Amino acid sequence: MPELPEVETVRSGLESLLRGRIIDAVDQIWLPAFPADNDLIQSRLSGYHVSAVRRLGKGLLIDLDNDWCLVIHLKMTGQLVFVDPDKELHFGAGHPSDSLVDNLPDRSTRTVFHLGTARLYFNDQRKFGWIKLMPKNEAQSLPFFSSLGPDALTAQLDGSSFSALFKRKVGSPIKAALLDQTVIAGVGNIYADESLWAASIHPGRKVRDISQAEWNTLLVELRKILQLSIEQGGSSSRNYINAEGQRGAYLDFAAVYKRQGLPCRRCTNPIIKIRLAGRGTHLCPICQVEP
DNA sequence: CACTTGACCTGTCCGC
DNA sequence: TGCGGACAGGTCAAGT
Repeated sequence: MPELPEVETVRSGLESLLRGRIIDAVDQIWLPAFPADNDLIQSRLSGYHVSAVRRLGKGLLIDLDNDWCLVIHLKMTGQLVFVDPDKELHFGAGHPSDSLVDNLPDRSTRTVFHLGTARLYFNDQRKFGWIKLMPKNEAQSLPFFSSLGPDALTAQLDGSSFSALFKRKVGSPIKAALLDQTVIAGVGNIYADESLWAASIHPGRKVRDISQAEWNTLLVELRKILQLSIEQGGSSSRNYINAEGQRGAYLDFAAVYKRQGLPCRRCTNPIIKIRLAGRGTHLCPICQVEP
C-alpha cells in the first residue's frame, strides 16, 4: 500500500475535498470492509459534517462534527477516491484523471459514501483494507495505533533518538526494523529500500552493527526522501492513486525500487533485487556493502 | 521476548 | 493461447 507519503497525499486531498461537507449515506458494497451495524452507521454518519482528516502512521482518520470518526487503513491496494460530478465539468475531455475515476464504482469498490451528488469511493482490490466507525477518543487506543512508534516525519526526532528507537531490534536486519511500525511509523518497502541506498547501508546489515554516523545519515536521507515523495504526490507502482484519482510521480526519482538491472545513480553498476525480511529488496551491491 | 514465516486476497506477469 | 507459479505498496498470528 500506500506508505507515509501516499497516505499523507490522500489525507491532504481528502481534507480539502471533504472538510465541511455533509455525509448523507453509506452504501456497503462488500460488508467485511466496514463491519458494523448498518443502522448505527447511518445514524452516526448521516447529516454530520467532516471536520478534519488526520493521518497516524499509515492510517487515516476522518473526523465528524460529532463524537465519531472513521478509521481507515488502505493496506496494499486500498484507494479513497472522491468524485464530484459538478466539478468534473470543469475538466476537459482527456484530463489525466478521467480514465481512472470515470468508471466508479467498479469491481474493487467496497464502500461508497454519499455527499450530495458527490461520492467517496473506498476501493480495494485485495480486500486487506478496512474502515471502522469509532468514537474519536477510542480510535487511538486501537492496538494498531497505540503501538505505533513515532512518525518518521515528526520534528522531535534527531540522530540519537532515532538510533535509540532500534535498541529493541539489535538482531534484526536494518530493513526489517525499518518496516516495523512499532519502531518507527510510516516507512514501507519502497522508502526502506530508497533510504538505505541513499545512506549506503546494505539492508541485511544487523541493527547492532550500524554506526551512529550511519543512523544520522539514514534519518536525514529518509526524511528527504519522504518529503520529496510527498511533493511528487507519492509513488504509483501499480494501484496507488490520490483522492482525485491521480497517480504519483515519485518513482521517476527512485534510485533502486523497481530499478533492478538499471545503472546505480551513484556508481553505474547494475541495481539488483534480492529477497529479505520476506520482501522484494532493491540495492546497489557496490555502494551498499554486504555485512 | 526477539525474530521469522506464512496467511489474508485478487490480479498480473513471466516462463513453459 | 493456456496454465502454473511467483509476486505485489501491509499487517497479524503463529511458529522457532
